Amino acid sequence: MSSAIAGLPRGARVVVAMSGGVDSSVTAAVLKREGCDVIGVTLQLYDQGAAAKKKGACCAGQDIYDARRVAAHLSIPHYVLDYEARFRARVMEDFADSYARGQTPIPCVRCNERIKFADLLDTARDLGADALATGHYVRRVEGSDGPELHRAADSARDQSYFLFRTSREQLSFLRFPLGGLSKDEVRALARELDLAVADKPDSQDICFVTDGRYARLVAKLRPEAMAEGEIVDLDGRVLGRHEGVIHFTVGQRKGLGLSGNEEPLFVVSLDAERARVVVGPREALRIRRIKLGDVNWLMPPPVQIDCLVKVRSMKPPVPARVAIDAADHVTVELAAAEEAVAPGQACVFYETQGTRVLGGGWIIAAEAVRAAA
RNA sequence: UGGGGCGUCGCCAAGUGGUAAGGCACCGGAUUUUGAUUCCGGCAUUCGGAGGUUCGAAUCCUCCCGCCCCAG
Repeated sequence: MSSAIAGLPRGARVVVAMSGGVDSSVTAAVLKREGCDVIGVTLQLYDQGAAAKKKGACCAGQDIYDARRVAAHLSIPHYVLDYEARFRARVMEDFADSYARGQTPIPCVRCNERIKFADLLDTARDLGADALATGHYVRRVEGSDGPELHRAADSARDQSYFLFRTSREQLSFLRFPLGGLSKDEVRALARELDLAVADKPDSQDICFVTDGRYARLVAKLRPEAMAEGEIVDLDGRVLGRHEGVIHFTVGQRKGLGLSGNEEPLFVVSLDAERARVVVGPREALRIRRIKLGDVNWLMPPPVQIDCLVKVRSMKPPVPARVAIDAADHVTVELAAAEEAVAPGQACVFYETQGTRVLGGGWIIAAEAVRAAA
């Protein structure tokens, strides 16, 4: 039996979340080939009209059609579920609220947490499934103490960062057949299995932002958060004006429009209350200590643990010490400074030796190497 | 309308006779299932204007225009 369906009986019923892309299509095809009773489900998450034209989107328009085509090719049942209302309520609204607070949201995490591994998972159970499978590049390993979440074999493709909210209970019902494969292998499989989407481009960017201007969506959902204000330096000197904190994120360089400086200026922090964007030199971006909120543990919560952490998806994990104090506050002390740690983003913990995801939390605040240096 | 200084890309700024550095900003692309970062590429046939000297000027000369400072 392959690891793709580990722990499942022969002929198990598996619901596959099919986005219409290569990964989830291969996921469905592989499970089918292994003899599972596969049911394809595609979620319609937002307005099809606008998204249909966008390249690299998912879960709307052309992609739903693609998913249906693949399902037909595989001779598996396929359902399209209208999740627009709940996606808007639990992902898009949260996205807008986060920016309105001066933070930087990760809608993909919310979507996994609140849509795919929530309602879709329930739906899978209702369909009598033994498991829900997705095309995420992440591994589920059966440990001595229950299922564990691990980084993907292809570290360049690893998506564990986006799945840190996953509970152990959800994990017991989930399967990630692609976790041990590289993207090249998945594409090769797609061709081998004669899937029409084999050469479809990877999805990228925020799926529900179709014109590349996420600020327009925030403006529409939270018009009251559009206050313009001052751009100030670390000493509070006014350097210019901006059209709303929602246009910025910590670490951002472009779009400030501040010229005449010897070195570029970066957004150091955002103050939504006062509609202020604080900027400083690159050195001011260096962070050593991070406060987390709403931490999800995928192991028994320790008092303190030395591990590796990621504060963004695309960089390798770095050494840190995670500690929980008496008041249950979780603090991360980085062994070496990381740049541009943005509140609203996630900090995910990994075991030092190995690939296991230990947990993770939302970044509430970040402390510079030297306060206001 | 006495004296002094200055005017080079949107901003800052090199260049003082040999045929316009660089930084910031901006634009485009690459990378990316978040936002950023990063990387690559683009960005003054022209140096406040008009004449002149010279084989050749942003660089020298003349006049004009505009700023700034000091003195009135």
